[in-house]
Amino acid sequence: MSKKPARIVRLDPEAWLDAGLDALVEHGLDGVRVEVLARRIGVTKGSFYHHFKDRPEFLKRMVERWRALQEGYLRSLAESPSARPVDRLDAVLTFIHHKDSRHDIALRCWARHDATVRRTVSRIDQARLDYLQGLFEALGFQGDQALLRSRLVYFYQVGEHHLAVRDPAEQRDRLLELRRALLGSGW
Amino acid sequence: MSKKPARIVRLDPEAWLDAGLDALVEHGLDGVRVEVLARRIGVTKGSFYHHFKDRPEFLKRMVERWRALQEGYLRSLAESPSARPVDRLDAVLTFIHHKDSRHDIALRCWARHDATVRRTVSRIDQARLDYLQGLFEALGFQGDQALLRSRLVYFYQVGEHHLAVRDPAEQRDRLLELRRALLGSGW
DNA sequence: GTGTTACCATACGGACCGGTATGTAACTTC
DNA sequence: GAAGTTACATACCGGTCCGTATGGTAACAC
Repeated sequence: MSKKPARIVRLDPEAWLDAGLDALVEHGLDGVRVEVLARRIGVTKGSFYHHFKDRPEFLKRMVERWRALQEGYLRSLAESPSARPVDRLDAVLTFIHHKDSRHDIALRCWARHDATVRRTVSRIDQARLDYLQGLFEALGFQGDQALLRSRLVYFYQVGEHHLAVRDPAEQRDRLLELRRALLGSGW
Repeated sequence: MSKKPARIVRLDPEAWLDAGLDALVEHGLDGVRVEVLARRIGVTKGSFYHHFKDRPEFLKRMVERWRALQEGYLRSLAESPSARPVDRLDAVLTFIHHKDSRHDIALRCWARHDATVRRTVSRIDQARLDYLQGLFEALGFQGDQALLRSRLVYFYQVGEHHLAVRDPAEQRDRLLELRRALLGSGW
């Protein structure tokens, strides 16, 4: 009698963090609740409080996990072998064109009401913008011209995702080409 | 004894709705709680449930209030007396350059987790984009060219606010001029 | 097999919140 | 000035959630 379920899977903290990030994407910070996540994973709170001190620490580590991922992406782009600036810009455009930004958006919305999250997201945003601006400067644009173009590229992507634009694939590719032509040309 | 506070102000539903929108901006949907708003205003829940059926109805009316405001802005722009397309575009750029977008952003984040809010925000976004695209078409740009330029204008504004960009005033004005030149010119 | 550790379940207290029921003060209307 | 209405207060219930305390079990060490 009294059959204990005899847990099969043993969780590590990363499983909790990933579940937390997914819940953040789907339901916002309001969905990142200890007991809710536990039900979602199929365990109880006991597991959570074994792996984490409390909810604030868990949230901190969620942000940290996202930050580490994004810095990795950026590094891998910066270390891309192509030397010609025009090819590097092309690689960036293609990358962010296909990047999964669900976490970015969720974090940005969260950042609006949490100062530490805001600092982290701002640093990532700034790093991306700086990299883009550097590319445009390498292409010959100076000062405000490079700054403006980097923002037009980045903000277009941000807007596309925040507004959940759903273009047909061909149109999306066409618009990317037009952007490339408009922003890459002198005038 | 037993001095009742003798309420001085009598509230109307709009006072509640405005408090709700402010709380939404400051703390997100999580801050739009009946008892929290009541404390904020200085009354109790009794007042809330006198003016509104329940929380869902209140949230609906918040969205409706925002939508009515935005449609009003858009109409007043569309009815602007200036006939020359270039002046109309100029008026739009100046308007959104100075527009207070705190509610826009808060609604857009909320929309990510609520289908009806999402529909409303999408309709407003689309109406604005359509208007911008019409202006660029009146300036001579056709099809994708007009579409792209309308998005570059709108998404720049969206990005600027979602990323909480804080440029010095002169730089912000310079960048606006550069955008005008880049997007308004043929190429 | 006995001790140890890692992982999780269960039970409980306290807090907060949505919604309802009911009371009450102030103002209108006649 | 009595009756009705408007606007809000108060008290309470049920539910959810965080955090803690404690106990249980499987896996590995030795």
